[in-house]
Amino acid sequence: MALVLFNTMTGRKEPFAPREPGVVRMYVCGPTVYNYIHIGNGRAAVAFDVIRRWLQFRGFEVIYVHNYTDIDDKIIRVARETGETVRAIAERFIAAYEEDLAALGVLEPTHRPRVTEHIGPIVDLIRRLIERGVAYVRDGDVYFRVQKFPEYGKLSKQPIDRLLAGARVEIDAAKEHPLDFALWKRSEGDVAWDSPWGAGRPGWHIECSAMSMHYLGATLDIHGGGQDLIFPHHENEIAQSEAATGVTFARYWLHNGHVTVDEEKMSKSLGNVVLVRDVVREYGGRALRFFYLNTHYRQPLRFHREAIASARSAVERLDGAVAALNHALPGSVPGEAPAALLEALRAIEADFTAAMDDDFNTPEALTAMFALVRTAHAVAQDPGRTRGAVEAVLARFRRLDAVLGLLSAAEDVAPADVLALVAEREAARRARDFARADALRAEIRARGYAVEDTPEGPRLKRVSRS
RNA sequence: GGGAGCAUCGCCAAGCGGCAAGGCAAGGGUCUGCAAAACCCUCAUCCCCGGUUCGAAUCCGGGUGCUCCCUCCA
Repeated sequence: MALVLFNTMTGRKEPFAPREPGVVRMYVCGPTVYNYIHIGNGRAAVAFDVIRRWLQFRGFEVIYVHNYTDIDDKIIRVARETGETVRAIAERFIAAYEEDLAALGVLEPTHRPRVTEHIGPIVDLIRRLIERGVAYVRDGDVYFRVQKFPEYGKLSKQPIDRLLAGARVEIDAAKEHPLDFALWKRSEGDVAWDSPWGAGRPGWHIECSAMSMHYLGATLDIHGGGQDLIFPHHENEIAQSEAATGVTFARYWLHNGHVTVDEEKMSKSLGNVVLVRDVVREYGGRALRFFYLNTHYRQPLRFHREAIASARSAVERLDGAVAALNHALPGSVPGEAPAALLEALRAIEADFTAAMDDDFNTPEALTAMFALVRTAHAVAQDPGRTRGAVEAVLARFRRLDAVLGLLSAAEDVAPADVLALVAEREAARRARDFARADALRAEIRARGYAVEDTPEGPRLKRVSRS
């Protein structure tokens, strides 16, 4: 079995093989940092995090670049409104972004380049495009000459003439052609850099071309982003990059589907933007991550309370299985894991692998995880369980969760006061003072923990009732 | 007007020609001082109409409904 993935460029699933054996070069368009991210941005981050993790699981070295667009019209606008500097706003929202992604269990990329720190490569790329005659200068602005790139539209499958018909393309007298787009915009003040064409700043698309090629070379293996980036952003990236280098820019284009809220696209005008941090606060980051992973990354995803609450319950079940194993470990008998168990674990991993190899089918991979949950409880409840058996199941959980990233990282040790209440309740139960025991259970619950009585003694579980 | 998708149990969701995964919720049972957790059992012929096929949720045609892109956007 080999990994196949859906390539937007060809419109079908293809076997995946990186250009250089063993090494995957991957670039995913990052946020423009002028606001807190919403759950759609979060989905993209999680989707490509899992893709990256799966490639690593499969033994590839992954060089993963995820950029920050820290200079842009939108940031400048916010700066004007708040009186802050562009730089301060960018810093603030980069920090917020990293906080949000950490809550979602997203691993750090290999490189996190910022546009403002790569003006040199951007200017170089624009210079090459001008030299080749595919870009032109107009009064301090530089535009890409779309008609000089015959393949324009190949990713979005939209012929140039169709793009014009019916579309509201901004008419700008400075441009030779309505579809020409800015590579460099004349500007002044604290948001301008020197260039051969005068002071200015990069246009909207050039940074991704310049930074991805700066870190990964002229040809990347995987380029990803939300499906709304297909046109014009990625189309323009292809045009700029390939016009400059003459070689294929990205070999596989991956795009995640959109998140809608109550049937509608999130937008500020509708007032239905849901922020990652708000969902994290109410349901926890892992619940949101599960919510994402429960749907294939290319499918549309509708956000609503019932779905996210269901995800939270599912994560608690996953936690419960690991907790049961940990709890069962001390009482297990010395010995190796039975062969039948090892075979069952292998079968579960085979199912998991087949699912992930099929265009990163995380919903099916989760099915395998829940098979592991059932196995875990069967082992944990077996009075004759061996230490080897418990450890084998735990090891498999850790191994598969390295891909999904759903289990809580730290062992959750309850605070001393809660532990004292648990001990008190046990004493009451032994004395058959059940009224007192129940009162103590309610008290523990109020502090955020549920007590479960097991043959091994009471077990605590963190609860997230809101 | 052009382009890309989607429609499967109360909710979410896999499935890509051969007896309809999984999660959440629900009902019954076991266990428990009672619970909780867990375990067992129950719970769908796949939007509609045609067609292809021995056989279709899966392919083709036609409807209907919905989403996204063509404008900054994950």
